[in-house]
Amino acid sequence: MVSKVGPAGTTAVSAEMPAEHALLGLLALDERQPPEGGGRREGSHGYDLARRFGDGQPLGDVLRLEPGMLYHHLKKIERAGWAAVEANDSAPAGRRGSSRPPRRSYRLTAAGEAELWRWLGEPVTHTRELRLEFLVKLYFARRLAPERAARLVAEQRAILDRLTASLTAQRLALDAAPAPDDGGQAPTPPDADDRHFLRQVLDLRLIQTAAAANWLDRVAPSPPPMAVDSASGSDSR
Amino acid sequence: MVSKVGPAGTTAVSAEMPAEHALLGLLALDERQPPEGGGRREGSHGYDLARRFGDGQPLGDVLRLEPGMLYHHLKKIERAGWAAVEANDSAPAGRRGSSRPPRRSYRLTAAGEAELWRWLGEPVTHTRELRLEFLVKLYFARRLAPERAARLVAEQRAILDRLTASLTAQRLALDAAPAPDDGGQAPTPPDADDRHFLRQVLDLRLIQTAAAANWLDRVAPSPPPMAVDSASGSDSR
DNA sequence: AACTCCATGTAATGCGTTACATGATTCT
DNA sequence: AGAATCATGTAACGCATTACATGGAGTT
Repeated sequence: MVSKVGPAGTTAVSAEMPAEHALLGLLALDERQPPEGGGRREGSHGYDLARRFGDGQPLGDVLRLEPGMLYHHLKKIERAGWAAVEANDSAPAGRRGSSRPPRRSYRLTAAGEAELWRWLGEPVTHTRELRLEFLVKLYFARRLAPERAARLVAEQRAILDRLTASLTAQRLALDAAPAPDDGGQAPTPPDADDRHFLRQVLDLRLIQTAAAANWLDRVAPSPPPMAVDSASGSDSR
Repeated sequence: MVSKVGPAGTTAVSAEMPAEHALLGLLALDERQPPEGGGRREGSHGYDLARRFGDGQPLGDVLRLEPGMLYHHLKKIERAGWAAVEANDSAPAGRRGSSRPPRRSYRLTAAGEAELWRWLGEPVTHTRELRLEFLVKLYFARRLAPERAARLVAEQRAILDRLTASLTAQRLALDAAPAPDDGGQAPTPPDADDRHFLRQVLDLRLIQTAAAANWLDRVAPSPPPMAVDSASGSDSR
């Protein structure tokens, strides 16, 4: 089952799958951090990864992931060649005759790292994806490569601008042309009620997009406040 | 999330299913409108309903519905007792030896009407549902009972206010208490980076909620502009 | 004695998407 | 001649949700 074609499965890269990529991100973070005791790296097995999607955790606030789905995604990542089991610790920390299943610790492959960076570099195309997928990208971009985070924000900003322009054009066209002459045939010219509704739809999209752009502008420059406890720090520009 | 029971499939009222309710709404609209030729009511069979979710149509702009899913939903609605097949026209408009399947024209049952009104009266609880589910509710409320639409908007507005209050409280708590004494144990007190991220998450939610509230205030009072062609009409407030 | 933690999953069910089947009539 | 319209669906597939299974170790 390499090429996911099938009569119905056109699973191309269209679906972006934020959960899988969040897992890739966690694996990348784990490889950055030596366990500071000098010994081997802990974590990066399912149960430990699951904790980071828990209740008080920052990622868990944005993306909920139940254990069942998490293990499912890990298997998918493995099948895709993006990660591999590095150590099959049959005896977690000294217990040997255990009935508990062995830990499966994952490590990113080269392909997995490439995929992660590709994903981190791409802004999202729909406004509704900001609240989940973009926030997750931002989370990992900041921690793995802050200079990339700035670019991601800028590109996302550009996409929102393009969206705003398109919505504004539609909005103007609606007001300008109730039935403007119409050389051929409009595919059912909308009546007054319908135009009223379409105006409201466009207005909602416009205002939500503008709000997101506004937020992005405030997100853009400031890195975390320098590890000093002063909470003021609104710096240059 | 009303009653989710059962080991896996319980289908309670938890998922709100906007597509099904949009279909109920269309059936209700069809019953309002006598076919104006004096004869029998047309429409209200699958193929005709599907057209209203098409490309230039106002509903289609908000909620996309492919024929496959549409027929599936109609079956579900029938099983739920919300609609029944009223006429099984084997010969659509005079053609008799047809190989084409007979039209199945649906009509709302009493239970279906009750369900529709219940749904139309309930605002949505999550901001992400505004763009799809709430807009659909608004569409039908305006056309079926404008006085109800005003109440729906008001209640939705109240929910957004409550949400804003909750988010603001969380936001303040974040800034106030990095680790404020902590009598028991905080479940992993967040570090500076995590707090920075959580601030951004809350800020996005706040600004999106505020934008939605703003939009709702503009949506609220004005009915469609009186059937006069003057396009100025920015009235009170 | 009862509960939670660890650590992996599976089973059952439903939802959503896309493609395809049928076959006469009507438009281009 | 070729395409679209009408009018119903089914088939195949993948994603998401929820509950449950296992069984020893430590905690209350």
